[in-house]
Amino acid sequence: MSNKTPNPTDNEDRYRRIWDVVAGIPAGCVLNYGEVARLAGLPGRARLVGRALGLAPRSMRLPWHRVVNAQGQISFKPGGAKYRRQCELLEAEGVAFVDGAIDLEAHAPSRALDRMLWGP
DNA sequence: GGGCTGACCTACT
DNA sequence: CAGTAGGCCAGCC
Repeated sequence: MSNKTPNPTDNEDRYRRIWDVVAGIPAGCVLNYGEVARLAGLPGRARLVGRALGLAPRSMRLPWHRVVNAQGQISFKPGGAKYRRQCELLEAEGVAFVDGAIDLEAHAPSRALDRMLWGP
């Protein structure tokens, strides 16, 4: 039997995985949407990550600001309230913006240990 | 029912 | 280096 219409429960399960991955991003680290999707077991569904973050309730306190696009830039409209919000939160965690973009490699979670031992 | 939009990505030209 | 094309999928009109 082929379910053409996925049950809401399945969608919620996918969202839950995405939220879990995002919640697991350490402070001061940054991931892009595609990477989050891949870690959540949903390769090729970066857009779903964006929607999941948008639907995430505030009570969850997800570090949504640690998720940016593949170019290391904030995917919100430049100058917008949310844009500045995310920028503020990231800078508060020690994430540096270079020419309006973040060095994803430098702020990758895998390098968190390196930064902790050797510094930035 | 169909079509457009969107907190996207990769690859190619 | 910038622009285009194809892929992906859920919500909303």
